[in-house]
Amino acid sequence: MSVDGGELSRVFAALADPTRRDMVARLAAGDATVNELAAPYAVSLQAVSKHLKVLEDAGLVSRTRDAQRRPVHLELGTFSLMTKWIERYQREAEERYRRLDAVLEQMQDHTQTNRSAG
Amino acid sequence: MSVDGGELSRVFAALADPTRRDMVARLAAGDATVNELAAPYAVSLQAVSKHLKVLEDAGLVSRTRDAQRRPVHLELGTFSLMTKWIERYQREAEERYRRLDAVLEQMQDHTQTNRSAG
DNA sequence: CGGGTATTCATCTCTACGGTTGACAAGGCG
DNA sequence: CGCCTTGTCAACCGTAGAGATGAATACCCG
Repeated sequence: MSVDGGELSRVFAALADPTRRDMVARLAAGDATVNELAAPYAVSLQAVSKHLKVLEDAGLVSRTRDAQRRPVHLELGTFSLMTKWIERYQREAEERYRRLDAVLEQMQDHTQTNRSAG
Repeated sequence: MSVDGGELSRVFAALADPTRRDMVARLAAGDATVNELAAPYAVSLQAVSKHLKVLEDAGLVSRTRDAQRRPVHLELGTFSLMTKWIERYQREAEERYRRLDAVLEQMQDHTQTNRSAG
């Protein structure tokens, strides 16, 4: 049971921070350097660097080297990891509702034809 | 600070915990009481109760009243909130890649037919 | 009303997290 | 070479989160 969680937990935790979600949004429009990413925020460059490390550890971004710059790049694969998890249970629950509706209708039928059951 | 997408932050934060994700998975199979939800875990009932409060504050579950029992119910609407956010940037980035590919191909063409253009 | 069940509230502890500042590594440029 | 830019590492601080335990609430049964 729940051995993993590791990566998925990191991904959700990473996106739980509005600043990091913002950065992800920004990165969807194109790669950017730490300085570029830091510009809009009132926090220190080090704080931004930390945020990027969190995103990187979660697998949401990757960083390469371009001279002394470290361009940050969005990793789309990890997003699928999340959507897959979400959609699985969303679908599961939806199907359950459909079955439940069917059962309820059947129960009504039964009650009408066989009231002293159970 | 941080007044921002409060709900989205709460949703992601709620799902960042493996125990809570597990509970969501369990709830996708049907509503359950606190005791039922607590059974599989080695933590106290109170801890489970807290987890449920987190999920409730995030809008992921709702709790009604059935005598002294408090059945927990999965709220699918909130999942869409998340998937919409995710898919938006996923799509945005994917489109960017497509455009980028096109541009790169065009650049190759140009280089081949018009190498010294200024 | 008293007792048992189901769940929450209050409090405390411990750790993780986000932020800050200061120092330092890596690499282009005069 | 020395310097400035870009970014990270390290240490520290305050707060929030997850857990435990103990007491309290809400409700059914008798």
